[in-house]
Amino acid sequence: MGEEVRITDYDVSNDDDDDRVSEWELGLPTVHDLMPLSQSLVPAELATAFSISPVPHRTMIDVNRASQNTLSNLKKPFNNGFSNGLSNGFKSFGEERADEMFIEGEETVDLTGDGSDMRKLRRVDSGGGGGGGGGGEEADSSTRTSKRPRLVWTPQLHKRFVDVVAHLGVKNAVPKTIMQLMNVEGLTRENVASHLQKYRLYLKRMQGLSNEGPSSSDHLFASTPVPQSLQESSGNGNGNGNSVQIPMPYPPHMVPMPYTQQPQMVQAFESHSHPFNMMMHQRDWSGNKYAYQHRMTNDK
DNA sequence: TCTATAATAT
DNA sequence: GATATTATAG
Repeated sequence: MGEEVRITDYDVSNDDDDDRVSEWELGLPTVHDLMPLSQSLVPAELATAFSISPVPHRTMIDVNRASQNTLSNLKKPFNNGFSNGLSNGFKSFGEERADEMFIEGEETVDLTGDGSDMRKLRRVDSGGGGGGGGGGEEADSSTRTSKRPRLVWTPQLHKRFVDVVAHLGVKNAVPKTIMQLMNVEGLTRENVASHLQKYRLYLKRMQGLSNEGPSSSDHLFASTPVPQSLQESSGNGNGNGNSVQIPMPYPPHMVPMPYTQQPQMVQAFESHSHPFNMMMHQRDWSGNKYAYQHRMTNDK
């Protein structure tokens, strides 16, 4: 109760990049195309400290090209072009709206009021890691378990997901395909499957209510409006182009979390050294505006 | 792949 | 302790 924080700062809900997407679809260089896509996600000092080589500026044109690249990879029957296919230099860089998403690196809103963000520091890896769920686990075997940290579905990431599902059509949207089209490094099929399951439940529930807005418990999902194509049949099969298609493979990018200057981050890099660990839950940003996971226990 | 449920986080 | 979120078993 000490912190009934209800963060509504991040608004990924409206003003989407839908228009943005169509721009790079059309291939027409726009102002955006020529703008650097991302601000430095890592402060120069930090980057230096951790020997993170700065990522060269990308423009929408770069993204576009990379996207096509990826597309051709996708079309190859089974080249396994995924783990390797992405290696065209686009390992990780901010998404196109990074400027908007991750403004205020110093945001760090003091939710607690007493300024103790430290209150949430816990174990960082220690084998068991954030990993967790599921049935029988050995609980430790701390030697090499290096279990992948629990994925946090950020609104940005979720939007990717929703877009992909929408463009595939619910019928064709299966974990594997979604995962591929989302084109997010480190994202596993299981991650997607789990999220898809929940998303389907959400859609179903929404259909039932059919009028009401999303329940307050549907935080993430509510933040990303359900596309028309999903509202009803939306069986836009592969051959039937009876619906507007947005070119699918997303520009390869991650949806990075705002950088944090907390020591945990260091460990995250070292322990896992996985490009995706940026959004693996090391419980760092629960203190800032992206602590979207706060539930509002209103509707009891 | 999908669903149920365990584990974990807030 | 309740509820939400994610992972994993079946």
